[in-house]
Amino acid sequence: MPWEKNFNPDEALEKAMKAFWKNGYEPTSMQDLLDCMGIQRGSFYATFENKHTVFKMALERYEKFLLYWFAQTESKHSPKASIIHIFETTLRDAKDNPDYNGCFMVNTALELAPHDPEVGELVARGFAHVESFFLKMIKKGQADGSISKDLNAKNTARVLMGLMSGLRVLTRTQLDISTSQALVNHAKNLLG
Amino acid sequence: MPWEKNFNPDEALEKAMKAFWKNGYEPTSMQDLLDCMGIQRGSFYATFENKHTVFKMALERYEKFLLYWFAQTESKHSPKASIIHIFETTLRDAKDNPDYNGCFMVNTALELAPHDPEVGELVARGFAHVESFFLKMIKKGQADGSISKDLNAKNTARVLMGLMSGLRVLTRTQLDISTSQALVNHAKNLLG
DNA sequence: CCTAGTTTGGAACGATCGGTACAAATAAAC
DNA sequence: GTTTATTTGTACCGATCGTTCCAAACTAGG
Repeated sequence: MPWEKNFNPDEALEKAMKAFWKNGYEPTSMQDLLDCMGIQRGSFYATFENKHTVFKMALERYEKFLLYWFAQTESKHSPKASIIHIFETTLRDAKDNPDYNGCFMVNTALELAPHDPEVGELVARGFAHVESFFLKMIKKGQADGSISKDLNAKNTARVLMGLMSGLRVLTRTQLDISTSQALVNHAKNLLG
Repeated sequence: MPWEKNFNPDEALEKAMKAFWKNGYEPTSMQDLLDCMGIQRGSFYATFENKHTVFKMALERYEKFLLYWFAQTESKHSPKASIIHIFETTLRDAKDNPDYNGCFMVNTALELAPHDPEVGELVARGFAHVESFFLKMIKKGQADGSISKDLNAKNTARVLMGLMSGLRVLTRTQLDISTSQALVNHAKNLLG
């Protein structure tokens, strides 16, 4: 019996994800992908089917990271602090990282989702995860008394989702960071 | 002396803008452009230099429409109502129009601006216009007493900008409209 | 009517696109 | 050491990319 791959498909996918994240689907050519993944065409098509499939895999990988990040945050902070942490970490990443690329999910939502039903479904699922994380945190906070019960939990979660989407737009374009800062402060104040 | 163009460059540019708006820069091929503009290659390059230039022209055209829309709104509504009108009209457009394409400026901010300095500048200018419109409305409202002076005008304008960016993301992806609705309601409540 | 000046419609360009085909290289199984 | 199954590296595919070029079409001025 033969021989195993001498590259790690998971690491290669990680690199593909970063390329798509930075430049988007169309502008990332197969050659760009092969170069950054460090593999050859033959290996690529044997392992990942084609460009479109590897993009979906990259997006699902990103989704998994998001969920993991949420779970980690929830385990380390109070409900209210968890929400604040998500916003502040996003802002800090944008500030510290000179080539910050926003949110892969949001970028894809605008570039590809409107014209690609498969990707559109993945993006919708991703957004739903974010909203339901916020909702879960708010409800938990209202249950333990750290968040006011006067807040409409569902609406507030939706507003937070919108604020986060806006934040990702503003941070990706690297405009005046103080606008992003104002948005994060606002999100914090929302929770009382 | 010769002959004049037998197509209207302005109308052609309008059609190019719609194509770029809907599909973005890269996915819109020269052939797509020529087809939708209804002109031939020769005429295109004689009139618009090249694809990149016509994109910038389209973006500037969009910017002009935005400013015109703001000016019209301001002339017809009170300061506070003007802000609300901008948000509500955006939401209604998204609801009514089955192939709503979000905001050309926001789409471009994510797709092209990070890797294209010229476009990046146009986008930054566009965003600045939006923010300063909100700021102007808030200050006007505070001057005539219709908006509370307790609000920090600059921060509120920034938050509105972020909310509008988020709204454009959510509406373009055509997710659950109620999330967008919650965002618009929130913007309205912001103004007291 | 003729000429000058401009636009128009396409042919054609080299480069690059995503994807396929296939022989050479490789390593485990016998 | 031979066989066998799989991967790997490249050559190559037709299609399409954005752009250039140029002759034919055409209108206005002389």
